Amino acid sequence: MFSKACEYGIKAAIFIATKSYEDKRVSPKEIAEKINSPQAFTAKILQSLVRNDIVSSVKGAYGGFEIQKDRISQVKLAQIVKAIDGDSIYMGCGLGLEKCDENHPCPAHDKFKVVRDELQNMLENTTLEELALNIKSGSAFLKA
Amino acid sequence: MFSKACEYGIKAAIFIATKSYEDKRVSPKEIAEKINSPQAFTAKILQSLVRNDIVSSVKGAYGGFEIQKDRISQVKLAQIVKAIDGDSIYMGCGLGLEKCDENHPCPAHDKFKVVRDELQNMLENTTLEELALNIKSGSAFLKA
DNA sequence: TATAAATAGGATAAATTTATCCGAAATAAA
DNA sequence: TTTATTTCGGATAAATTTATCCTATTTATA
Repeated sequence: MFSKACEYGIKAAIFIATKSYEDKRVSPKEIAEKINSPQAFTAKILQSLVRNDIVSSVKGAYGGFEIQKDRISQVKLAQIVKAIDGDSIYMGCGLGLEKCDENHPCPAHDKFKVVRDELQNMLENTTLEELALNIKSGSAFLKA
Repeated sequence: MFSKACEYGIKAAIFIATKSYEDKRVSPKEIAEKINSPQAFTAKILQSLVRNDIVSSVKGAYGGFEIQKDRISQVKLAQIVKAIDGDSIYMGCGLGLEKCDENHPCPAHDKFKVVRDELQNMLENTTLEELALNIKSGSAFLKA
């Protein structure tokens, strides 16, 4: 569904959010441990989350990654996915046609449309807050 | 969503079906032209469609790829996707957790479940016949 | 100001996916 | 039985994604 990079990015953002509720910054090292991802690769993905204003970073001693508390409920899953994988997963054609719309549909256009719309709707209406609270409450997990 | 290989595989199967209605076999060359895909790569994918009993092939002169007419309405999109990409797209965890179920969910489990179920349902209930008829009728296209 | 602790970012490598090429095997027809 | 045609399948290459490593830069504190 999503690339590995995107999966890591989503999980990292969720973990950073949980820590930000406690006013704690986190390092790529801690993030990678908690979400079970390769550290250096995760650090790269964090950079793109920063560039896309999804999380913020503080350099130097006592620095790390954080999210402003009041932003956690504003960030949508769709923003993270779009920042890393782009929006073709819910905007593009399911069969890869460059041009695929009502006037020139692929043979599965209507079939895919239902699924894509459901996916887009889900991504645009799911906040980082909801996901982070599932972790904080202990009812969900970031790794096996 | 799907790999390139899977997109090519689906489009190839649809094209083969449309020709099979006219009792015509088709070559990888013709298929690749009609679905706008690299020929040799498409040939490889056709082999796996054959191994998975989705289409059949006839070697030698006057050979080619075909689908028995009465099978066209039996083949589900899910079979093609599963043969090429596996079923992790609608069976696996959206965040890539190896273990993710009701008892040990990822933080987006319920959110993804709706989408995945919709996708699985669509794939399992869409037949090659429906898709091929969209091409035959001229109301849909296999390339831009 | 020096030092230690962090993120940023470039270079590179490994793994996977996508794509190409070519010879072997099969088969219909001459 | 020979020939032309066609799929099969292995080897290889190119492109992309995933992953690692190392240095530069930034910053709080001693």
